[in-house]
Amino acid sequence: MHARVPSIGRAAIVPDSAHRDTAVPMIPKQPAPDRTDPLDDIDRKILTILQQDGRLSGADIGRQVNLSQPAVSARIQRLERQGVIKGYTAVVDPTQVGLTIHAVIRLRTTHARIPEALALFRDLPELTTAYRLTGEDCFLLDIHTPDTATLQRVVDTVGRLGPASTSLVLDTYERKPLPLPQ
Amino acid sequence: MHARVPSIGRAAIVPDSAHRDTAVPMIPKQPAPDRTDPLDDIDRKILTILQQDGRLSGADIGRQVNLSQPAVSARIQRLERQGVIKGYTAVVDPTQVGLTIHAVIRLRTTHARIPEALALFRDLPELTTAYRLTGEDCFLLDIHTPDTATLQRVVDTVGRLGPASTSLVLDTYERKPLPLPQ
DNA sequence: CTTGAAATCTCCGAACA
DNA sequence: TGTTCGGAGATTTCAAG
Repeated sequence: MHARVPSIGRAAIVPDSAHRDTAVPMIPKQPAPDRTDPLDDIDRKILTILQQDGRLSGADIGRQVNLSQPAVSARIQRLERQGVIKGYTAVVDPTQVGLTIHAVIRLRTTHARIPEALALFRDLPELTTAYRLTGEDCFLLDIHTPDTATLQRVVDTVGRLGPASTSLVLDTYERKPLPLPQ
Repeated sequence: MHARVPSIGRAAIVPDSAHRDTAVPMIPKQPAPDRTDPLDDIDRKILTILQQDGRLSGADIGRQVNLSQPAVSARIQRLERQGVIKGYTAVVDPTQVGLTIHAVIRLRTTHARIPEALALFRDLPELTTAYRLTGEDCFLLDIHTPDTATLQRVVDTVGRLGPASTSLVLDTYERKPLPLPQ
């Protein structure tokens, strides 16, 4: 009936800041109330393994971390509940689905136009990731299009927000697992 | 014994160009031998669904695309075999694992030092993605560190390759599924 | 956390439209 | 290509220890 593992949905185009509380007390809280338990070595191993293959079973992971399957499953559920694992995704090769053009756009806009920019991003399917950066009110946009004509349309659209400079991505080098500290 | 779904491994820090043939005939091939069958609407739906939840079962997906489980499984296997689906991964929240600093570095180096740069990238765990860009021999680097001290070390290391400018990522807006064309 | 059993769930293959 | 129907196997869940 339902998936083997409960889905962890994530809305598209939602700023991380929306997940944080807006009202913050001015008095410092002494022990810094980390709302998530600290991860131990086994948690980090599990996360590394799941980043490399998001469909491994608890038993398979258990063999790699010397833990029983129920123990692993319990940890994974806890990591999902805490939001450490935000979800699972299939990694699709853009070039294989007709998205031959990969580009990044650096956008320089004013503070006042940021809400307008976010609204515009929402209606740009070709935009897969937008970074809000320090320095000169800048956005960095990740764009995938099937052809240069579509890219041109995107560039023109984004350019209305301010000065934008576009670069094509010639090659991509990726490292799967994050460098989990401690 | 083994995973329900065969893992599709992907080595860390491997350029996409390494997957392409190096020897290319100079004579044009007339029909443009796309080595992968064109995707139909159902394939695209399946890919979109699997990008949103990489652990859904064939039966679950079948309900969404009005197809039987064996038909869906066969399509997914074909997509994996063709390399359209490169793998599956758990999405981990960097801030939740102690990676509080997210930065991008624009690196300007010379053509001759590109191999050196790639070798250096290989030994930088904090570097999760490197884009080779058009214009001024540029790389765009995605960096995650637990603190500013580590970021400084990364910036200094990368800076040896050429002029580098670093920006902090203040917020991230992401759209999960790629905009599959056609 | 571990073990062990039960209950699902998942994929696979055969027969067929 | 597709569907339906079983069966074999794997996975999670839940019980105790």
